[in-house]
Amino acid sequence: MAESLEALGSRPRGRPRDPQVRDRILETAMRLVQEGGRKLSIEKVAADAGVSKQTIYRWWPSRGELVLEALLEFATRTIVPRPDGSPERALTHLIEDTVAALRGPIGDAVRSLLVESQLDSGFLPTFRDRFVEARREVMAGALESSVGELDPERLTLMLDCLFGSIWYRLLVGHAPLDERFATDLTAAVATLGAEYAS
Amino acid sequence: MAESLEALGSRPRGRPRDPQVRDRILETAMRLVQEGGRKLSIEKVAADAGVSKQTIYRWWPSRGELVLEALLEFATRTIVPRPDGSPERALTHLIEDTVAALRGPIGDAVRSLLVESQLDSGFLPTFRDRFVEARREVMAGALESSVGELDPERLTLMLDCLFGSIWYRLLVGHAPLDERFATDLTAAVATLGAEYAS
Amino acid sequence: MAESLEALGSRPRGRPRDPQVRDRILETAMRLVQEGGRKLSIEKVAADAGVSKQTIYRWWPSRGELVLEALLEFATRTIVPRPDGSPERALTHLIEDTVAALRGPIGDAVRSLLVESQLDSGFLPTFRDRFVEARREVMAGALESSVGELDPERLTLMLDCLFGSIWYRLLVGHAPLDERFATDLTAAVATLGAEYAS
Amino acid sequence: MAESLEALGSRPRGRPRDPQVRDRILETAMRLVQEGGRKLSIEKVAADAGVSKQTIYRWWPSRGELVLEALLEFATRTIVPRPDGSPERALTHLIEDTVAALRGPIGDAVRSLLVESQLDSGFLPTFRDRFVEARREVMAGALESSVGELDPERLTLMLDCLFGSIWYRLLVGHAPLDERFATDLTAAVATLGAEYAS
DNA sequence: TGTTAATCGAGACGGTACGTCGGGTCTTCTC
DNA sequence: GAGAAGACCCGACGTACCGTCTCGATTAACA
Repeated sequence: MAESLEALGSRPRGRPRDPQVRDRILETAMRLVQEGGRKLSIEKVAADAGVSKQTIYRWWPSRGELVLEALLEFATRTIVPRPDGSPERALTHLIEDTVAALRGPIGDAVRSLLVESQLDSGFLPTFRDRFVEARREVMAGALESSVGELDPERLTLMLDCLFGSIWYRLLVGHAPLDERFATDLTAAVATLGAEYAS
Repeated sequence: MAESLEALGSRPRGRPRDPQVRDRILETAMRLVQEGGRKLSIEKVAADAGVSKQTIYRWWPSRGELVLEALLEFATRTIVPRPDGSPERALTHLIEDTVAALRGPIGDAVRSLLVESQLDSGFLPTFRDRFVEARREVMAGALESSVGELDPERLTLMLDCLFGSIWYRLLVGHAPLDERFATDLTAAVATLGAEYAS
Repeated sequence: MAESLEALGSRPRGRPRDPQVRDRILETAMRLVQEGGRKLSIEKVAADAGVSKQTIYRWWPSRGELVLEALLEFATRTIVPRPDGSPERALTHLIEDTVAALRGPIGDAVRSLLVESQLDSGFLPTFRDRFVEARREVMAGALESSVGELDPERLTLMLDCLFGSIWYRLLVGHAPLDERFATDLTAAVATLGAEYAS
Repeated sequence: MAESLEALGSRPRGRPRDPQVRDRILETAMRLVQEGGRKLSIEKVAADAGVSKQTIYRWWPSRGELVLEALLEFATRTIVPRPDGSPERALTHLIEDTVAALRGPIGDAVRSLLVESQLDSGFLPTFRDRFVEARREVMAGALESSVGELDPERLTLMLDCLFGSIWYRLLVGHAPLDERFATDLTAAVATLGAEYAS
C-alpha cells in the first residue's frame, strides 16, 4: 500500500526541501527586481536571502526561471479576481487590472523577464509558454466573450495590439500606464472587435 | 571662405579622429548584434574590430550608445525611401518597411537596444529621444496625412498599438513579422483612424 | 581527543582551499620573478599557473605579499642548514650562504620585493617584518655568538653594513656576489666586531 | 660662410628647444617623486607640467633618464660644497652630507631611480655610470685622502659598505638616516681604513 | 540504531567582462 | 623644426558575477 503511494507521490529519500528557504529566495528575487532590474544577480539574491548559490541553482536553472516563479507566486498572492457582471465589464476590468498591475512590482518583474528572455535564448520559450500565452488566453477568453468568436489571425492581432501597447509603454516609459490609457485601450479594442465581428 | 569655415567648425586640436576606426567599430558592433545579442561585449567588439577598448570608451559612454549609433549608421546606409503616391499608400509602405526591417539585422539591434535600455537606466532617455521618438514622428506624419489630424492622446494610442504590436512580436516571437501582419496592422490602424476621425 | 582537536582547529567552513592551486601559483610566481622582475603581473601569474585572477587576489592582497610567500616557500625548500663547528665558522658560513643565495633565484625575488616595497608603501612594513627583520635576527645571533654581545646601535650598524653591501651589489651589479666578496665581508665584520668588543 | 658655421656648430634648423619647457618638466618630475615615488608616470608629469607627452619622450628615452636628469639638476642647484680643512674632516663632511641629502627629496629620487633601474634593465647601466660611479669616485677620493691609498678590492668593499648601509636604511626605513648614523658610519669606515692601511 | 541520501550554508575555483590607468607611438595644427 | 593636443593599440589593474565544485552539518526515510 505504502509502496503504491510512494510510487504515486514519488516521495524522495533524503532530506526534504525546505519551503522556507524557497520562499525566502522568491521574496528576495521579487524585492531585488523592484529595486532596479539590472541589480538582479544570483549572487546578490543568495547573499540577501542568506542562502547558498548552490541552493538556488538546484531549483532554478536560470535567472529567468527564478524571476518567473517569483512573479507567479507574487501574482497569486497579490491579485484578487473581482466578480464581474457583463462580458463587457469583465473585459474592461481585465484590461484595467492588467495595466494597473504592470504599474507596480509586477511590471518590474515583467521587464526583467523580457530582458532575460532576450539574453538567454533558452529561456524565451519557457517565458512564452508559461507567462505570455497564459495571459493571452485569459485575455482571449474575455475578448471573445465580449465581441463574439473571432478569426484566429484577427484575434492574434488584437491581442498583440493590446499587450504590445501596454508592454511598449512599460518598456519605453514615454506615456503613463494609467486608467485613462486602460479606458482608451478598451475602447480601441471594442472598435476593432466591432469591425472584425461584422 | 576659410575664415567662415573656421568660425563655424571651431576645428578641434590634436590628432583628428580616425574615421576608419569608427566605421570598423560600428560595423563590428552591428555584426555581433546579429550573431546573438547577448554576445555583445565591449571587449569582443574591440577584439574583433582590432581596436583597443579605450578607443571605444572614448567615443561611446556605454554599450547602448554604441549599438544605437551602429544601428542609425546601418539604417541610413540600408534603407532607401521609396517614392509614394497617395498618403494611404505611403502609410502602407511605411508600416510594411518598418515590419520588414525589424525582421533582419535592424530587428536584432532594436532588441539589443531594448535590453540595454532596461539594464542601463541612464540609457533609456537617450534611446527614447534618439530612436523611439524619431520613428514615432515619422509614423505620426504618415498617419495624419492619411486619416487627417488627430487628437494627441488618440495619436499616441495609435502609435503605441502600431509599434507596440510590432515590438511585441519581435520580442516574443510567437507570430511572424511578415507581410500579412503588416497588411492586417495597416487595416486595423485604418479602422481606428476612421473611428477617431469621425 | 577529537574534542580538543576541534577546539584548537576552529575548522573553517565551506570548501577547503586547494593546496595544489596554492603551490602552482607560488611556483609560477617564483619562475616569473627569475625571468625578469618587471614581467611579474598578477595577470601573467594567473595565466601561466592556469588559475583565475580572483583566486590569487583571494589569498594575497598584493603582488608583494605573493612574491614574499613564494620566496619564503622556495627558501625553506631550497636552503639546507649546514652543521657548523665554531661560532666563527658558523658566521662565515651564514654570510657565504646569504651571498650565494642572492646570486640565484632568491636574489631575483629579493630584488622584486625591494621594488614592490618601494612602489606599494603598504607592503613595506610587511616586507620589513616578515623578511628583513627575520634575516637580521638570524645574522645578529651568529654575530654575537662570534664576537660577543654588542651595543644595540653598533649591532644595527654592523648588520646594515653587512646586508647593505650585499643588497647594494645585488641591485647595482657593479661587482660580483662571489665567494671572495663573502670572505672579505666576513673579515671586515670581524674587524669591526673586534673594535666594538673592546 | 654661414654654411660652414652651421656645419661646424651643427646648428639645428627649425624651432630651437624651449629651455623653460625643459625646466618645467624636470621640476615637475622632482616634485612628483617627492609626493610618493609610485605616482610618477610620464602621463602625470606631462599633465602637471602642462606639456605634451611627446615633448617628454623627445628628450628623455625613459622615466629613469628623466628622473636622473631631474635629480642631477636639483642636486647642483641645492648642494653647496663646504670648504673642508683636513682630509679627515672632508670625509666626515662628505658622509654627513650624503646621509643628510638622502633624508630629503634627493632620497626620494634615488629610491625612484633604484626602482626604475630594476624595472628597466636598459636603464641600469646608465644609472650605474652616471650616478652610482660618480658618487663612488667622489667618496673614493675623500677616502684615500683620509686613510691613504687602498687596494682596489678593499676600496670597493669599503664603498659598498658605506653606500650600501645608507641605501639599505633609505629603502627599508628600519633605522633613521640621522647624524648619529653618519658619525658611526664614519667611525666604522675609519676602523676599516686603519686595518686596511696597515 | 544506524545507514543512506538529499538539502543546505559556506566558499573555493576557472572563467568572462567590466571600466580605468598608463605606456609608447602616431598625426594634426600652431608657433 | 618644437611644442600642445590628443587619437590610437596595448597590457594590466582590481572587481563583479557566472556556473561548478567540494566541504561539514542537518534532516529525513529506510534497514
